[in-house]
Amino acid sequence: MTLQIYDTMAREKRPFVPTDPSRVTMYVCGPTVYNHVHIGNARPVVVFDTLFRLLRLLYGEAAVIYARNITDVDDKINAAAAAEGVEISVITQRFTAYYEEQMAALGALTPTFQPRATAHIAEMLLQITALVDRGHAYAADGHVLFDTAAYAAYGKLSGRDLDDMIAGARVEVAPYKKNPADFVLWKPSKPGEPVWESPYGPGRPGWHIECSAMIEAVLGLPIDIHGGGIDLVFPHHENELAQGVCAHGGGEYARYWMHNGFLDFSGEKMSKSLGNVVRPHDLLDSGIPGEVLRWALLSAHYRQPLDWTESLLRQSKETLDGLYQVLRDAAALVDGETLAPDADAEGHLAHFKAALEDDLNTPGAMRELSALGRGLRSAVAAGNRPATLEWRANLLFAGELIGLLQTEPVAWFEGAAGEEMKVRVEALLAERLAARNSKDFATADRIRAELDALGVVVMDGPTGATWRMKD
RNA sequence: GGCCUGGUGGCGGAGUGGUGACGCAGCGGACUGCAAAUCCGCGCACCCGAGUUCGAUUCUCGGCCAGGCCUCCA
Repeated sequence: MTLQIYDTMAREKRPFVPTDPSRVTMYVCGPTVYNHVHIGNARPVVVFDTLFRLLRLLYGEAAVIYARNITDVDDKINAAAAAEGVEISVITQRFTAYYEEQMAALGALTPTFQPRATAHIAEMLLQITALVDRGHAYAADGHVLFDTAAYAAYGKLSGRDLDDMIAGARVEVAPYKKNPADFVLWKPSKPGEPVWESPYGPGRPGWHIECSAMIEAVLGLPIDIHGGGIDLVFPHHENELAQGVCAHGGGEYARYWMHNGFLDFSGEKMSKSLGNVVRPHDLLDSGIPGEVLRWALLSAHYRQPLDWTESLLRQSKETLDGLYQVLRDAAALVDGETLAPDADAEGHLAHFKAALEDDLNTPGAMRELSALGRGLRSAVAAGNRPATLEWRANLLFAGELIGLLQTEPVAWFEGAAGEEMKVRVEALLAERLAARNSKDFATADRIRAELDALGVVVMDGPTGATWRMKD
């Protein structure tokens, strides 16, 4: 099985063939850092992180170059900075740090590059100049605009017709635009806003040019995969594509376009006006493990909409608990011994990889994760150490590939308890063990009730009691 | 108005032209001093109508419903 990717441009699944297998490149649009991101922003991060992991397996870790940008110049950033009376860098650095911390908590690997827009203004201006020189852009009234009429293929990615767009235009058309669809490459800064010198007058870049310039600066054209949310298809990616192609008089920009579907909230789009904004920041702070969020985000195919609910989180937690339960029992049996996974073996691990290679079918991959869990459970139940080692190695390998199951099982179940709590629990368990040994079940049950009140569930086993924190 | 998705069991969610993935929850049983964990068993989903077919949840057409994009947006 070779990797198949659904390409938004082709509107079908295509076999993935990189330009150069020794240098596979991927770019994903990252956040604008003016506040905490919401959970919807986390979906592309987790989805493309999973793809990143898969590509590294297929082509080798050193061969995959992944860039995810930080947009650190923007109206909303200016507004946030003005509101606090600070430089924009205070805002952007603060929320970039939060972003990196939260995405790491979701199990996302650090991308190869995380370019910031403000560090690439020079490249943006070079690209703008190239566009002007080639007749694809024009300066007007302090602005530089992309001339959509001078690019025949405009609209191809999003399947739009320029005439239709003009006819259905709902925005007020700025007087300096030749065509309503023309978009800003460079614009004058308002007083107090960050400003850069340019051949077209002092100002700042438009949004779309940031990404095309950073892609060229950091990865080089053409890139293999360009990813982002479905909402970015138009106008953002359509415009990026137009710039990237026209700045060079043709050629390829991105070979595969991938777009993840939206998160719904009870059937509604998340927005501030609806007051239904959910943020990883809050979810993580409330004690929900990042892995639970990641499982939830990967529980539907990435192109499908996903309804984000309490129930989804609960089910994700329960499912992970089950897997960690087997891993905990397995660890007790093999006592620290480990085995290398047999990555090329036939069977569930192969099916797991095949599911991911089929356009990142994560629900299908989770099915195989369950099968691996069942296999491990049988081996543990049979007390078969060699089989337990093998099943566990494969389950952990699959888990790593999808960014899950990397926590120590004991920590998974007891992690929510502090040190003081652990000491107290162990003391109570010792007391309870003594009571049980002397058949004083009344005392044993009283201690169980006491532990229950502390949020601890006790599980008696053949080798002694284990425990876990209730949710 | 234009363009585009999707409608699967109590819930989440894959997939397939021909014996109901997988997970969660639930029910019955086993085990257990009691529990938990685990094991065994239990579900007769595929929006509606027409068509194609020996056979459709899966293909085609129509309808209904939901959602997205067309404006900043993951």
